[in-house]
Amino acid sequence: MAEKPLRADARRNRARVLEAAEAAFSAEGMAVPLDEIARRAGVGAGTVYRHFPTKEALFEAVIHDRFRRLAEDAQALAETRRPGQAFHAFLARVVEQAMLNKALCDALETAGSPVKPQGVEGDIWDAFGALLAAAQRDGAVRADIDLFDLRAVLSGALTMERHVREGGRPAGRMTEILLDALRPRS
Amino acid sequence: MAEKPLRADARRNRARVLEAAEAAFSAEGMAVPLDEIARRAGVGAGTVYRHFPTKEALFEAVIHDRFRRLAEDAQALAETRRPGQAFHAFLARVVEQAMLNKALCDALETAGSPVKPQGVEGDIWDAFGALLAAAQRDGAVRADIDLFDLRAVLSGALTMERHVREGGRPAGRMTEILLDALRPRS
DNA sequence: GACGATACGGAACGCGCGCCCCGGTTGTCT
DNA sequence: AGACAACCGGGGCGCGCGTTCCGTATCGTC
Repeated sequence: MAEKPLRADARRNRARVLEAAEAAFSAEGMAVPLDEIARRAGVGAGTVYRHFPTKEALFEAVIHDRFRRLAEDAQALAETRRPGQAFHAFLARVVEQAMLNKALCDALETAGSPVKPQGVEGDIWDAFGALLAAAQRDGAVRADIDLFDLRAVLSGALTMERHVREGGRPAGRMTEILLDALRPRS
Repeated sequence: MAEKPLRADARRNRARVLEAAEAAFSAEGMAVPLDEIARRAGVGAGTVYRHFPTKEALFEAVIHDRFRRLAEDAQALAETRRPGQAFHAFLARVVEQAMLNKALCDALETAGSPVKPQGVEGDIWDAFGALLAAAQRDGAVRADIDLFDLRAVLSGALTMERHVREGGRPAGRMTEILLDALRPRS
């Protein structure tokens, strides 16, 4: 359990790898070759694998932070806005962030097929679920959807926004339309 | 321009390849290896390439038919139902078909990034566009979306349905929700 | 039946990528 | 400074897949 102290160069390289990985994953998502990350970090591929057992592990290490920050955002919104607005704003924010960060996009879309509800991966969904429940209790969101549906909706929103942006259309419209759809039917 | 008549075995093999490709693409989409198609057709990989210059060309040959049939369906719906219903039914039908056919799914989702508006690929979108325009004229669909948006919406619907079905949820709910969102705002 | 054209099959190639290995280097501790 | 462990780099392996090549089999024709 005790973290053995790393040698100075090892610690420096680890940081460089994380930094390069963040930039690379952010720009190209999981699709970026690991060698490319190593190159950008000024490091050999072997070095990357000494610090992270797998490409996926590196990816998770990078995404961990984003997820945590998003969960904090959700918390903040829940405390400062009315339930419907908080839910609305958070979904829009997640989509917006994902458009700027392919890593986030990939992480959100593959999230939870084989459900891994632990750690930060779980936190963001817990937070999102809390916002959803509150909005539903407030009558701002239709009652017949649950967190599972919400994941599908989020993936759908990402898909739609991606398509729309490739055509140079104004951003956020599709997300607004989808959010419209989540209101209780009149 | 004149089609040179194929040898008998060549014609037979071509048919077998198309048949196997239809089954394989339908089940696994573009992800199926070409060798697998050749194997299922009882044919060597070289034979496939003699009839189709590229895996993608084979894929298009297979999808051609589905697209044509869907375009016909659109036409039929346009003639037998009121505009709003026709539009609604067609979108639902396309999603439903795509859930049964990964090839259709792949074809619809990659459709039109580098727009290739010719042939059957174009026909289906023309037909869909006509349904959309009619529904909008009738006040059944909000006026501020166009064919380009519609493609995004369709991709989104496919994404959502896929997610939802992986969780064993009832089919079509997400599509209904999305269609709800396309109604004129009250 | 024989012969040229045509088509066949599947081994082989090129490529990209995740991951591992090992000879050399660098940091740390005495 | 010397010695030992820790760490580094990048070449190489294995794999999957799209595509090509060529020796061989089959078809159509006279």
